[in-house]
Amino acid sequence: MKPNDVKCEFCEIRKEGVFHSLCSEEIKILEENKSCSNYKKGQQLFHEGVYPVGVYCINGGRFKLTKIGSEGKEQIVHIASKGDLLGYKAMLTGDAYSVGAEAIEDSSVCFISKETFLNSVTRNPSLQGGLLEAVCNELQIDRDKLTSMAQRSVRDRVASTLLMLMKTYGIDGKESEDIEINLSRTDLANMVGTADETLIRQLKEFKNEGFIKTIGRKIIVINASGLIRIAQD
Amino acid sequence: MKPNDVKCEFCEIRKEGVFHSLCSEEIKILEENKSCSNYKKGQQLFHEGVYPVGVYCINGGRFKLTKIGSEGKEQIVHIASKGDLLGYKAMLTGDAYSVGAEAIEDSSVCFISKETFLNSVTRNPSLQGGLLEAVCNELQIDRDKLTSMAQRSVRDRVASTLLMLMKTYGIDGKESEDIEINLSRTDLANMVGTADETLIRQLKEFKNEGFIKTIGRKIIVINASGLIRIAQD
DNA sequence: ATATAAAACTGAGAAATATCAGTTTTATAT
DNA sequence: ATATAAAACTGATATTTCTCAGTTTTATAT
Repeated sequence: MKPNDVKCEFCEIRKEGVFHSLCSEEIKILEENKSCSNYKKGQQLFHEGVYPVGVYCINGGRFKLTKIGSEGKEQIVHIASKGDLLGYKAMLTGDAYSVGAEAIEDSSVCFISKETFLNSVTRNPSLQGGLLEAVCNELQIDRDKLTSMAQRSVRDRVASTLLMLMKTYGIDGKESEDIEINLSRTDLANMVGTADETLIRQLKEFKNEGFIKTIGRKIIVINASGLIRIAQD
Repeated sequence: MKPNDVKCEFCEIRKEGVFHSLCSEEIKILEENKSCSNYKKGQQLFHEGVYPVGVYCINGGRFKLTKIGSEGKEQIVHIASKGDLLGYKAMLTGDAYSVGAEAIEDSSVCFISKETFLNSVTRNPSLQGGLLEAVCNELQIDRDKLTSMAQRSVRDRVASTLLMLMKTYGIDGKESEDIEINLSRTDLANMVGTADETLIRQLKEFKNEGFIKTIGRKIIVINASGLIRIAQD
């Protein structure tokens, strides 16, 4: 993936995200202070526990947001993709990152320094409002996840996770059912909150039931409504 | 609990919460538009799925925030107490409440209408900023909970939950170790994410280990450091 | 193209947790 | 103060999920 040379002004991704409301002056300031870089699959964008120095706008690719739980086991709390802004929450609270971010495919991001970003937020209540709304939405989603984690079986959670990933992996281009989910079994297990072996057995079951097929590690959902039926009782 | 007649201007609780930054003019507007009421233990403040008409500031007492999961089972995602502002997230996103709120003891709250509140937020970026920071913090906490729910045993989660409740129940007055947690076993189980019977057995174990004692349904933590050791690996 | 390492997968058994069917205790209303 | 309902608790058993010890397949580097 080549570095993104698109100016913020013309950035299509920006127009759908949290910076959409900024006026051209403000965009110019971002543009002059941003810097783009590429991250190879497996590269860490930032580490849990470290203090933020800026925010990251995903231009292309995907990142997993992880927490290290007990026994050092990784929990994936979110998959971030094109258009998402990362690392701003820790900056706003003044805390260290409560999650780490690692590229799960070759990716490209714009970096905006702490100073530039915080000034921009201070000057633009509409930006602050957009962030507030975004975080409120995230919280709703996370409380759903918490409830599901607390109450539902591995089978149900695998179904939900696959459906959620379908959305994430369907964002650019085709939105059809046969979207390939390209994640390691360990990553999937760390999203679902189960052991690798248990996850694998559940995938096999879904394969036998005709909901998914696999090509190598890639998973293709061929019957989303079947999974939906499982995920929503 | 008698209705709270304290004016917002002199409200001690306000000074520590999200409205602390408002100027006296703005406080006056709140004061003129708020209304206080009492809620008996068991009364619902608002219901999941309903559209918000305003926000609630807890003056005294405690509320459980619940989600209805699969099979109608209740999941408690948070215990809100004195000084907490409830119901604003759904209002900011324009969604229906994603949680319900029910008094778990006799409580007193101030109601601020949607219009008053949203106008106040629009006029006061500092208030918006305070809300943003608060939600960011909540999100961090919820991701911790998610990780714990996904990875830790019931034993560990019961320990964390008791420690968390110690803080919640220690807020006013004494901050010592012998804080009484007065929650039904079902509520506790619905926080931990386990069956009532499993929770009860775990409490018994902690009792045998000398970490807690019980008087009726009330739980008194007598050795917090023991619980801390369990909760943090 | 092949060696080597890593990831995916399988099976068997162990451990944790849920469920069910009670009994005892506590709270509530009269 | 007592009846009644609700909550707390107990024991036995079923079910789910994890762990361990492998084998097979796939990806990676030479």
